[in-house]
Amino acid sequence: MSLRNAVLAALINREASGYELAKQFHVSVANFWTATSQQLYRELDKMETDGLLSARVVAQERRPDKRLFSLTEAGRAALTDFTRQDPRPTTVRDELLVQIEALAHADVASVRSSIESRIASSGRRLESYEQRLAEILNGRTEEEFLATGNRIGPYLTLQRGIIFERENLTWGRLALTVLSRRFPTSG
Amino acid sequence: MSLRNAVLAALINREASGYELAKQFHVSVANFWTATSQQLYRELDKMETDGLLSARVVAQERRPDKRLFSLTEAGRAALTDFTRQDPRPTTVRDELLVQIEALAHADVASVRSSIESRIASSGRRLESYEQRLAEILNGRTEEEFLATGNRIGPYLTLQRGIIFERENLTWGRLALTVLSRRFPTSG
DNA sequence: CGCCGATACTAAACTTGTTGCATAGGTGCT
DNA sequence: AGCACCTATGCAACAAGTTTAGTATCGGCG
Repeated sequence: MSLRNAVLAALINREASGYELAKQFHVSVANFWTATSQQLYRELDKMETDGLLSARVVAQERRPDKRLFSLTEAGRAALTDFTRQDPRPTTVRDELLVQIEALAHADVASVRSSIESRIASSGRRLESYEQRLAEILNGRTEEEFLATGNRIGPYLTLQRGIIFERENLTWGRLALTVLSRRFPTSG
Repeated sequence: MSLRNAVLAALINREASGYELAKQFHVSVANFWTATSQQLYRELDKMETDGLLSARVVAQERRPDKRLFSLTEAGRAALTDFTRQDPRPTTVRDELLVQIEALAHADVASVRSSIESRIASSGRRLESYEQRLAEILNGRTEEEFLATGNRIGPYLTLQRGIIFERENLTWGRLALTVLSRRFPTSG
């Protein structure tokens, strides 16, 4: 039932196909929720059945048809309802941190290169979030935007994502420094 | 299979009962993995069957017996093996951020109080992480510890948790400021 | 000309994770 | 005396999420 709310939130500003949502749930939305395309298609069908979404089929040239989903009144009401509930505590799952916790029994070279990959992917994420932030600000300063802008919600969640990825970079560099000091590469 | 690795990592330094692990998976380990007690008991049984853990029953006075689990050689080997694998990307699930993303259709008063709860719980977490950090440092400066200490892994994962909760506090206060500005409380 | 990758979706099997209930004595508060 | 909460585990049912496969068309690359 939680994915459902994330989908409702993702459809506030524009209609989208399952395919588009799947991509989004791997980039921007990934900041606070993730889902595979299979989960999404299944959930979208159920949500349509439950009257939270309406779908329209759009025929395309040289492409399969797509179904664009948008919120119904019931969908918007369900969303408001959800914002009244107590949110569950954040859950984080990070296999890299499990590997680090297990450092005493780890293959250090392998862990080191996993940290490097993490730094790289956080860098890419950070770039894409910052680009999306620039789109939301749309030329205004943060000051101007906060006084008058109308996408405050997405602005705040993006800020959280940006902070998170920046701290991933800082932490990753710290971890590499510590490792190179305590487990020097031979040579 | 992922919970399994988190359990192995949690048992590196000491044996523990299912009950103790369950508590730990709600405090320190919660930093990078979470699990309910039911999940743990089921997984511990399977891991014992698979030879990764050995259990010994300890009779107690005025308490039910408990089973203390510890790593076997096969368990340690499985852990090392896991550190050689590519860690999956971090997944974050945060209902509060979903509610914020939906701000345009939200019950703002309710969301505001959810942010306040989040600030409170992040504060509590931060305190308990900092206490655990002090235990690990055990009187040494970070400099001394990093040069000679032997629980580098837990130190690094704790650092990540501390940073995360600090940023939760910073972000929460930002969010409250923005909300009070754009949705002033009547009166 | 054959292969890869993107678009767009569907289906089914499988693994994980959550919730509710049950057992059973102990401690601590009012 | 009664209630809530802690220790310590287990089972069953259900909800949620993952994996693996498949359909079909197009554009670009070498």
